[in-house]
Amino acid sequence: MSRTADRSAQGETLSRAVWSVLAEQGLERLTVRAVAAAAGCTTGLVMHRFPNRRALLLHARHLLHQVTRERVEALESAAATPRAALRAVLQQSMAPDEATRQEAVVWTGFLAAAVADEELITEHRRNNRLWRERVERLTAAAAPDWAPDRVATTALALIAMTEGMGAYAAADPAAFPAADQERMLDATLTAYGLL
Amino acid sequence: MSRTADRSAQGETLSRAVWSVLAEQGLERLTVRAVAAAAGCTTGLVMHRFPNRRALLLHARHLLHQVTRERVEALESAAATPRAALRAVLQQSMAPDEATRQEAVVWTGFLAAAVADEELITEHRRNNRLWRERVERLTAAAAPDWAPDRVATTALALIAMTEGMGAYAAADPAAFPAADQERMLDATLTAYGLL
DNA sequence: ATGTTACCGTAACGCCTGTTACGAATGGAG
DNA sequence: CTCCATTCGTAACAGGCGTTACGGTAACAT
Repeated sequence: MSRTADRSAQGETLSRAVWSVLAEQGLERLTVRAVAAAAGCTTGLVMHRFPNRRALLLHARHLLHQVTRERVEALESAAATPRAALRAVLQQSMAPDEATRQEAVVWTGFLAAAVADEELITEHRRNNRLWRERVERLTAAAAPDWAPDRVATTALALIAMTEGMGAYAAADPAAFPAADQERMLDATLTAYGLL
Repeated sequence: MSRTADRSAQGETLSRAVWSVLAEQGLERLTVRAVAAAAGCTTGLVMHRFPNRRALLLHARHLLHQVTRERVEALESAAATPRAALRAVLQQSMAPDEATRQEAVVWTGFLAAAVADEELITEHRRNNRLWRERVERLTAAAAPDWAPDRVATTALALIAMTEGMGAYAAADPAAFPAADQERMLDATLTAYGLL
């Protein structure tokens, strides 16, 4: 195993430790020492991999984007029809299970941290723009005869709904079980004539 | 002016300072000193009004709930029809202007802080439950012939959508202007047959 | 006018933070 | 085996944090 592969793997381990701390202890306890403890190393290793705390957070944020994008692309290419692709992609962007729920928690953590961080907010906006364009593309494929305006408005409604559903379920999974989320998604897709 | 009124007014001033810092500097810089500076006083006053930092945050969170509820009730009672009430209430829960956008930022800040705070998450869930019941009641009034299940599912879709729209607009107001938000809300209400 | 009480600013405390410097260990090269 | 470069743990630093103790000041009662 090469050294560069080692470095990259350690970077991923540390980024996942960032997610873990962010999901379990929140933004206020997201310290370099807490990340090191979650990764099973010391602060020395962390500060040798990343020049400072912000760089660590930015890398974790970037990797989260990459991981979710790869999962979405796999779901999209595995779907039988355009409408099935739209539904599958939207469903995983809510919080249908514990893993996606934790992702939603981490997501809101990064969002809250981005308020005062120019680079984090830039990354967030870029990510959101790509996500919006993806759902617009999927919506257009699912309803080929719609006008662009209708596609854009509907796609915005869909991503807003799944985003909000993820936030609700992240904070109170018992009150918003997966079955309710799925029923709500199907009801909305039906109302829009996309199911 | 009585002393108790003074104390209460100072508590409100400090809570609004908490919101201000949370909206402008983010959760990481939400310190007692920053709140005191935003309120135009010293840390001594803050610590004489509240036993500790958490109590200050809890009071600010509680007051935010109260303020938004009063605004919603005013909108609800001022509406001409049940459907107009539903629409007005949903619209203000997105981010149609700068004031509501800042509220959305503060909201996500409190949500992120609640991850590791039992009392904050309890308050958040209680608030969400009341909000959900309110929109269910408004939806039932707007569609009197619907079955309870259909009302519940639709209301969930509506609150999820406005919540998500608020989050998107809070982080990137330029990409999600008020006109787009309003058009999307109307499109969704139309799709559900509620407009 | 004087004593008393409540109020709040000042300054300090200990703790925890991000960051840095240094030394030990490890592992390949000659 | 020896040397050297790289890697990473240890320990310390300054700064900022929440919290506390103390002193001054203003308002009210007598």
